[in-house]
Amino acid sequence: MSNLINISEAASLALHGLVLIAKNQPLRMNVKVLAEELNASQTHLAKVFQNLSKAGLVRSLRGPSGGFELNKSAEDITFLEIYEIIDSKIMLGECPLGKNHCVFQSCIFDNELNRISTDIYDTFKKMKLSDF
Amino acid sequence: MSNLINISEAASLALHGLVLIAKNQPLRMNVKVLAEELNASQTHLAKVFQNLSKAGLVRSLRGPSGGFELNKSAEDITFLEIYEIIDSKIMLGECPLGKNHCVFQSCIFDNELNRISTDIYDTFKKMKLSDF
DNA sequence: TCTATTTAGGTACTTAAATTCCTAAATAGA
DNA sequence: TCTATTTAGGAATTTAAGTACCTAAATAGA
Repeated sequence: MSNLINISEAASLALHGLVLIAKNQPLRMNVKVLAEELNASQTHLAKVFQNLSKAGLVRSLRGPSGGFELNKSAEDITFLEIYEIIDSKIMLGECPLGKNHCVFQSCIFDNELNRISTDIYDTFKKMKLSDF
Repeated sequence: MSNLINISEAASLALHGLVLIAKNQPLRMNVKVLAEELNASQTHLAKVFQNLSKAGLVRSLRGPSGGFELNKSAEDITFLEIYEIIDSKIMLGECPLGKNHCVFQSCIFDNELNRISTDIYDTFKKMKLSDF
């Protein structure tokens, strides 16, 4: 793997799927169609959207002609929000390696990792569904 | 997990261990002592240093009073080199999610991820063992 | 009302990466 | 030469993510 930035397949699916849904508004889209368009695993995508739905980002409707639609305006959905729902909440300012105790008094990374983490956070926050 | 930047425990152990060794020059240090000072898993650290040794970054000596020592000057060892030995070679310019094909013509991340990846790469490259 | 469709949710399986375990090989020192 | 120490290397285990499977619940449309 050569991913310097930690974004799971699931979070990527969420973003890409939501972009399609945003573009397709005001019509709903179901998992089958989304998976086909994204050339992705249908079951995985279904699980991801189940979580987005539980978190209130999308509304779901079952049955024929059912599917998912945005539950808020595309301008109000940032990738940060998506990321935190699917992957995990971002904690800035802590050790970027997740260590509580460190043998070195001053971080040997000299806050460079925190600088970059903040950059990533800000970038994720700026990325809105409506930009795509 | 809340690590935005993908640095494995192994790569972190490698960096922290090498810093200790650099500071302790010209004396060797063995895995047992290193693990104690870093408060880390001895077996894992051993495996990591086995790989650093195979890659030529450190020299090893077995037996009593054995251990590891740097195989090149601390100024010439960057965290980038350590990272690429332990985690993986960094490929810039490719899809930061590792996708070969994308349904969107232009990356929906609008090269922001590539910008950050390049920043990380440059930062890793600037970090030398002698800085610590 | 019945049926086909679609999401919900729990469980199980698969895979790759990370980590640990175990035995062999080397070597310093007694 | 013998023993204790230390790294080497392969195998095994653990863990987490991704994926699949199955049944239930909802609902639109016939």
